[in-house]
Amino acid sequence: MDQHPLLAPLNEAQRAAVAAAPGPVLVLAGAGSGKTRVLTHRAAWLILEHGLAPQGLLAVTFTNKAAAEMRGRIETLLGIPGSALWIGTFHGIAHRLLRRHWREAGLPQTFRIQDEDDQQRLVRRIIREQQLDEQRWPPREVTGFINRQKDEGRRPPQLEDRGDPTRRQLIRIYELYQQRCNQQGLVDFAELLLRAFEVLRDQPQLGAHYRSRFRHLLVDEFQDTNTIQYQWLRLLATDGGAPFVVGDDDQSIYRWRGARVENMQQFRRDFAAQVFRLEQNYRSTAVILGAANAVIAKNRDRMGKELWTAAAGGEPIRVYAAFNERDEAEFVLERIREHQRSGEPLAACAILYRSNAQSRAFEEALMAARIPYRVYGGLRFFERAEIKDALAYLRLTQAPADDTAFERIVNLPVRGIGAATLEQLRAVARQREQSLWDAVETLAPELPARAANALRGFRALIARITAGIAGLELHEQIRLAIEASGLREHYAREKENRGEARLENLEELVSAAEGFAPDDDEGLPPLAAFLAHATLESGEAQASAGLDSVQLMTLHSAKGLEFPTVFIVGLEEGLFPSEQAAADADRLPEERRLCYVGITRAMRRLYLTHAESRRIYGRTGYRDPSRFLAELPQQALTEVRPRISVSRPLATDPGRPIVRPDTRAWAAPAVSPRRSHSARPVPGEDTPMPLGARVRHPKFGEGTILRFEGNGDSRQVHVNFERAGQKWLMFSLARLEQL
DNA sequence: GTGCGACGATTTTAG
DNA sequence: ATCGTCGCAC
Repeated sequence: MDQHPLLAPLNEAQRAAVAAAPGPVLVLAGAGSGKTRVLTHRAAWLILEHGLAPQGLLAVTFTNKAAAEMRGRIETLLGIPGSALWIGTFHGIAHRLLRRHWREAGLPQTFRIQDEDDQQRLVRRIIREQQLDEQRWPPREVTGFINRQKDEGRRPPQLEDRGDPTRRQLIRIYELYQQRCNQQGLVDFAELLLRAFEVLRDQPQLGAHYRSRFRHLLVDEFQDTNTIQYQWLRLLATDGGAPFVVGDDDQSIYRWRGARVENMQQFRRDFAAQVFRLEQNYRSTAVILGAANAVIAKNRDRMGKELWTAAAGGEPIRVYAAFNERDEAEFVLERIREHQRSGEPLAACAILYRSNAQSRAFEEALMAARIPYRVYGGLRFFERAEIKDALAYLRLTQAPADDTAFERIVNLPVRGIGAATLEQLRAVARQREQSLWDAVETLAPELPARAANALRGFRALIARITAGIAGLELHEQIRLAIEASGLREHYAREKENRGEARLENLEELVSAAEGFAPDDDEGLPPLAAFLAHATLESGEAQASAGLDSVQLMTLHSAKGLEFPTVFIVGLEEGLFPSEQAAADADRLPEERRLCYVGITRAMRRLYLTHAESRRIYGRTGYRDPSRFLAELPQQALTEVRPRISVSRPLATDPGRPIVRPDTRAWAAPAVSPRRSHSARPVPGEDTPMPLGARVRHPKFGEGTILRFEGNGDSRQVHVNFERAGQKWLMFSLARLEQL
């Protein structure tokens, strides 16, 4: 039978979904069932078979990574550049709409996006101005309240205090916060979505325009949509639009972030959608899938789905009861060594844990064994303090009224503008309803000459930078700001290790600007586009992606990934499920889904470990094995017993560290191995000294080389010094002498 | 303006 | 245990 080439590589269920008649479709896509493939083939199918113009398609994802992957795969399928396609994250697309229709949205043309950090700073400032107690009104929680309201589509006037004074105060702060954002032209992440929704809803001609333009909407990870995202889709998809949404209710793990898994059922009802199920799994062995199915079967109210695979069998799932967290790490380390010996790449192994704090024991063990590893999470590039400092200078040149940027750098590097002066400045600004920038001129005549000069000097500096960057290329603008602001010098003075890394990151910022090519800048000037990009795509957390290394991450960040060998560690009551979830029947299902997500990451081998005792917050606790272990099909499990050679402390001596004598020296100081963004390893390039080589440093003394990263002038070396502990150094500057 | 010690919190996190 | 924030002393 002649098959359409787009359908040929698909299985029956995938084919049915891809070739479904245009109209509302809900695809229930199990883990590893080829959902991205269905999404991309659907896009190509609509364009090639139904004559849909590429501009008539809107594809939405949650992460930039997913958007980029989808774009790439559709380009490949269609053989055309994907630039005509609207593919992006919810936030990216909302941003694009608001840039186009800033006037209708009631925004200044120069509006800027504010990240969560800046949002919290602003909220904190408002709390202080209102003379409220920060203990009673923690900025984090207040910000959380504001964002939750926005995620639900609620503006202050629609909110009722219900006679609750706490709520009344929160609503009041929300109101003040929004006023300030409006004054300053700031849009936070939740605001992007809400405004984009409102502009489509309240401007009928705009809504009609986009409804008729985007006849087809594709949505990935639909189970993660929040209320406003769903409302937004509904707004676009009524009047005969054809939303094609893909999701998995069993992988819904972000309720605490506003995700509404109910949106899946809601969608089915609202749109009378056709439902397709993708249940054939191409990733894992039958044993692993059996375990995953058994665990998730304990949840009620599922849409219903059971994964299966054409392949039979598979290795048993191995369970290890560790004595404590060090023993657990040793066990994992030994298994990784075995796999390494059998020629498997390290990157085939992932260690998944419930909370970030658990990574430590594994990092220490891996470091001691000199096995490269990579920890996901942590600060991302554009979130680093020095990067935000440099960008704040540039933001002020674009918008002097940006109080958050002003506060951030007015005295960085220090230029004699003290807390008292700033306090007066804030008071004047508030009183006159001015920006801090404008308040400088108001206040200066009343200040002592020194403070007045310092403040005027700051304004003059910003003015100089503003004039200086005019007409320059983007990366030159940034370089100039870093120099003229004094930031470079400031960081150069900082204690060598930190300062060096920061200088490098600033250098990397210039490089990032050099390579920056906005694809949907909506006519924004390059600098404005770059600033938006920096906020919207905060970049990779970790360098060293190219190096073969063991992967460490939380179960949450593992979603969407797969690994031949997976270790799920810390399977203990109170840890996984977490304390809070274990105590609350309403929160258990999500925790169980998280377990399901973890299990389904494994392709061939799955190890589950728990520890009888574990140090947490400095105290040793004893925990029962996780209930999830009991929910697994017992015939699929093999209990791994510790070998005799594993040194176990006596029961009477539970505190003794389990460290082999020959590795003891390595286990000592726990310096975080997280590295600067700019360290880009080039695989295959030789290292200037062998790993493990003994070296001497003029200041730190003798040590051993643990690893290298990067090359050329930016090559960094990680050395474990006997006296000074572990340090990352610039190889070209470190003057290491090999012994 | 800097540095140090006390204090408190500590699940998960994309844009 | 550890990390970030805050207040106070130099």
